[in-house]
Amino acid sequence: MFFRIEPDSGTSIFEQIVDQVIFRVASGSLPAGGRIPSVRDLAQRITVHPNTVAKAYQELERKGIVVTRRGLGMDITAEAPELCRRLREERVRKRLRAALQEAIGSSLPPEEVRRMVEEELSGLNGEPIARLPTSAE
Amino acid sequence: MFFRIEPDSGTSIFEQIVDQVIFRVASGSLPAGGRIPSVRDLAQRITVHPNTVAKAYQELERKGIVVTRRGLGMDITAEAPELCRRLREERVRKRLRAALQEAIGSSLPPEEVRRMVEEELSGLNGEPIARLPTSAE
Amino acid sequence: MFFRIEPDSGTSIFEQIVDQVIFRVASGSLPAGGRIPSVRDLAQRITVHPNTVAKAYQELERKGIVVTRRGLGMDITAEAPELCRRLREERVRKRLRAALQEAIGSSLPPEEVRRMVEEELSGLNGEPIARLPTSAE
Amino acid sequence: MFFRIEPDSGTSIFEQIVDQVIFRVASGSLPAGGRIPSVRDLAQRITVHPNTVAKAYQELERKGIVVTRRGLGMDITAEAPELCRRLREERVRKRLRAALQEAIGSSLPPEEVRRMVEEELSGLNGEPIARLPTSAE
DNA sequence: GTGGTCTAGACCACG
DNA sequence: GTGGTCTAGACCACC
Repeated sequence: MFFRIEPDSGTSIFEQIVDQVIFRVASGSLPAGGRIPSVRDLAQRITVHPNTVAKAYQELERKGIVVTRRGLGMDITAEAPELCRRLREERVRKRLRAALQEAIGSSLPPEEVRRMVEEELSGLNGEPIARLPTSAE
Repeated sequence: MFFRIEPDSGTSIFEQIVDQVIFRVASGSLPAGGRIPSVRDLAQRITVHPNTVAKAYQELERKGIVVTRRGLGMDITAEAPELCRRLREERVRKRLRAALQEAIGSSLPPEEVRRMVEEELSGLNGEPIARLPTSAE
Repeated sequence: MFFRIEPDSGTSIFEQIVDQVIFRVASGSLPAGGRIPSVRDLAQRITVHPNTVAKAYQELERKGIVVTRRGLGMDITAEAPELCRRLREERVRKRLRAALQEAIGSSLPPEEVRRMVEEELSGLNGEPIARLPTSAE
Repeated sequence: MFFRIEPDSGTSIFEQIVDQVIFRVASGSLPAGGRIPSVRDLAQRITVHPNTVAKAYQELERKGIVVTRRGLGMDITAEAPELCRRLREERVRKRLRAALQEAIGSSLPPEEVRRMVEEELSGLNGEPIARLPTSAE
């Protein structure tokens, strides 16, 4: 339902958290000015250690996506939406390019590559990403 | 036979070596019965630690792609070509799927994802592919 | 009496309040025997949580700068002016020393450090101070 | 002798490590292309937990001052010296400015402030900063 | 309640 | 040997 962490997905847990927040801000599901869930709250919901969430949140702050309100929590900055749309585009494009580059480099015939892309694309249902729980919930 | 090793590409060096051997066997550029370069030789050519090459070779042997001819070197097995074509398909498909899954999961509109795929594919192919004009253009 | 609170200045809000009261008492702008604003009043004026103001006031009381007149408010003690002049000197000197120590410890040439001090002092004073021309100019 | 950590200096341990590396690179005491001490090595020398050193090193990598050579260690980048000189200047100036601003804002007479600066400056011996131990030692 | 830091110790992949 | 990640639990300052 909310926030999907896959422990063995190659990307580390804290990075998955970072990505999902970025994607949600980019999509508008987390609006600028809003507050993200507290470290302890999110940690409990996705059953990871609070330190891991904290590390992700620090990375988000470093990127300028959230700011710490001392004693209160962390808020999404005004610049975050545009920033996150840009980051999302970069990240997705970079990984797509790497995968396609590998596919081409593998000497698979290009038509074959394209066929695989089509298969995968049609197989994937564009199910909307889950909402990040808000502290109000 | 030459290898392109990119130290900062996310995939480890030893895995890049494994992949490239698999891809070359699959494409026929390394024929069954042939001998692959010695650990030291390859290590020197791609300026990598011999241990790293050795680890890759172990992995290849474990997969049944090469066999050790004691005192002589390592030969590509008779079953390797078919095996490698299968492995190549698996590997490429798995990474493509992961990248596309992420792209879809990021809430980027599917047309946008498809557009990015087309852009990257055409850029990589060298052969331009007609892409759909978007409303933004 | 008005306060300048800068939420992201490294020093905590409650400490900024403490400092400003000390500085004002030291300068005579808050005279002995006078009454400081109520917790709620000040909190509202500087848009800060009342708890934060209360904590600052506790600290001021602990230091003997103010005393609680139950039901009335808090008054500046007779000893406060002298006490605050001393505290002000300590505090300012301590922070100056720390900053200068770091500057020296950074291996910046001492002349460079002095030059930076002059630049900053003149910029802050408003009254330009003749600075040494450097070879770079 | 090497690397001085002061646990109660207001700045966190990991940040002290970051600063000292920056200062040393800026001063040339740690040359570009060189390798910094391993996480475990430095941790042992300054008797802090390896995680703390690791956190500092990650920050340095993020800033582009060092790069990780997988399995080998971390090297100082070619751009680091210039970068660190800039960072050092920024950091020192920022802290000097803050201290001076506070001094001025405290209503101390400007001559008094200047006198304090002179006292502190003359009192501080510009003892050269310690060397960072290299892995060769 | 909030986040930030530190210690501790484990496990992993990599070279 | 190297760094990277994670869990665990403690302590702190702040609001």
